Amino acid sequence: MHTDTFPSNPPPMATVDCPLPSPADLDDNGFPALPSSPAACSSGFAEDFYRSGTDWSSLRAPPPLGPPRRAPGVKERGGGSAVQSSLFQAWGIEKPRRDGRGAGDSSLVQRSLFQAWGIERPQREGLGAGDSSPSSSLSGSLLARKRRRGSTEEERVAAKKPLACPFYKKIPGTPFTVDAFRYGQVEGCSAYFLSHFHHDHYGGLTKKWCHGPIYCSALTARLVKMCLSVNSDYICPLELDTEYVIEGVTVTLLEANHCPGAALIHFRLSDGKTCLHTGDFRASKTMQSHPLLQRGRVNLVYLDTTYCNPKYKFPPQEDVIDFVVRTTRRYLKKQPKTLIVVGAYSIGKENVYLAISQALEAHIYTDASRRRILYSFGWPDLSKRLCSCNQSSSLHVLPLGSINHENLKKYLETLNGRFLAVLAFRPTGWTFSEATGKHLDLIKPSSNANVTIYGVPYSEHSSFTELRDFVMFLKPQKIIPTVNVGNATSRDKMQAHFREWLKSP
DNA sequence: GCGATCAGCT
DNA sequence: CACAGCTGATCGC
Repeated sequence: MHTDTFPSNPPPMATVDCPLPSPADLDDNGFPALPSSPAACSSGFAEDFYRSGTDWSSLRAPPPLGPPRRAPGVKERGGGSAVQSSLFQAWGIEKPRRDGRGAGDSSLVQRSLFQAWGIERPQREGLGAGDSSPSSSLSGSLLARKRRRGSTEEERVAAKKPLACPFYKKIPGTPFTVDAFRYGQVEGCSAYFLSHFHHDHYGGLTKKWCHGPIYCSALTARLVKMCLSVNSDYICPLELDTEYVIEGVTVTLLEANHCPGAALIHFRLSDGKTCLHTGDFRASKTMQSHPLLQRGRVNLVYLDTTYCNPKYKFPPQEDVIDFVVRTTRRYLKKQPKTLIVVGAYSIGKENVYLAISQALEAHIYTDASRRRILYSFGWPDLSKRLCSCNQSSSLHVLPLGSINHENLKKYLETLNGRFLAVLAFRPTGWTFSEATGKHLDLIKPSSNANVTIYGVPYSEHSSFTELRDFVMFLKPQKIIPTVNVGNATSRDKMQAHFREWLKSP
C-alpha cells in the first residue's frame, strides 16, 4: 500500500503541533532534567536518573479503584472501556495483511533480573552497564546517592523493597505503565500494559499478580494465562487496530513485527496529545501506511533502540529465510539423511522453521511445552505442521542454548541412526558483520565432523537504517529511547542520531 | 519440596 | 558486542 493515499483521509488525531505533555520535565535529550547534575559526568548521575523513575513523569491520579479488585473488562459498559470499530474499516482502508508468525518457549516462568544496584538489566531494560556492577564502583557515587536519596541499594535489598519503575515505562498524563511488572504496585498506575510475551518485558508477572489490570494483545493474553497462570480477571485482551477508551485515554494496539502477539501501543489523551510506545519492534514500510503513524501525528515516541547504532546492519528477514532454505536444500542434496535444526528460545523466529517446513514439505518436531505454545497461537499453517515424533521429522526446533557441537552430536546419537548429519541454524539478531550485512553468502558455518552450525542474522528488531527511516517518516517531536540508555556514551550517540533525523527539511 | 531470587553464562 | 533468555545455587517458607 502506498503511503500517499492517506493524506486525503480524515486525520485520526487531533492537531499535530500541540505541545508535549510536560516538556519542562525533559531535558534536551529527552531525559528528566536533574537540576544539579552535569549530565554524563558523574557516575552517580546515571544511577540516580534511572533508578528514580518516579521523580519524573508522575502518573496521573487514577480514579478510585472499586472494592472488588477486578480488572475492568474491555467490553464492560460504563466501565470506562469501550470497543470502537477497526480503524481500517472505519476509513475504508484495506488492512495490511501480516504474514504468519509464531514461536515457542520451553520454560517460560523463570525470571532473572539484573538487580545489582537495584537496576535492571543494563542493555535491554536500559540501565547503565558501567554502573551495574556492585564491585565496580562502590565509592563516591554510592555516597552521593545516599546523600540525595536517603537510602542505599543495600538498604533497599535488605528491606525487600522492589525496584523503582523507570521513567520510560510510564506514560505521562495517564495512569499507565508499559512492561512494568517487576516493581510491585507502581504508584499512580491503574492499568499495566504488556507489549509482548518476552521475559524481559513480562518479568515480575506471576500467578500472584494483583496490582491491576493487564492490557495486551489477545495472543499475548493467552500466553500470560497459559504460561504464567495469571488470574484471568486481571487480563484484558485488546484486538489490534481497534480503538479502546481506557480511563479516558484512547488506546490502540498495532502490529509490531517483532514476535507473535507483539504490539506497538498508541495512546491518545483527551487533550489530543499522542504517544507511541514501540515495545520491541522491527520497523517496516508497511507501518508507514498505518493511519495512526502518519507524519507528525505522534508527539512522543518511546523507541526500541536495541540496534540504534550504524554498525548494526542486517538483511530483510525474507532474504535470510531464503538463504536458510537454499542452504538446507544444498545440504540435503549432498546428504539426504541430514537432520535440520533451528534454534529458538522463546516465541519469535517461527517463520524461519515454517519456511523450511514448507520448502521441504517436512513436519516440525519440537518438545511438548513448545508445541503447546505454538498451538495456542491458533495459526493453522503452523499447527498443521507440528508433530510429536522426533524420528519421523527431519526438522527439529530446539532451545537456542542447546545449539552447539557437543549437544548436537549427542542429540544425533539419540535418534538411533535415523540421521547421519546435522545442519543447525542459530537465528540470533546480533549475528552480523559488515560483510554478512550485505552478502549472506559470505556467512561461514562452524563445522565439526558431521555437525554444521550456521549463525544467521535474522533479526526481530529494527536495523539502524530501518529505525532511521521510521523516525524520519514519523517526525515525532520527542524520542525517548528504551534500550541501551544506561551508558552515557551510547545515550549521547543515540540522541545525536535523533537530532539529525528530526532536523527540519 | 516449592517457589522466588541471584550469579554466571551464552 | 548483546538477543532473550537458561542453568544451577541459595534462601525463605
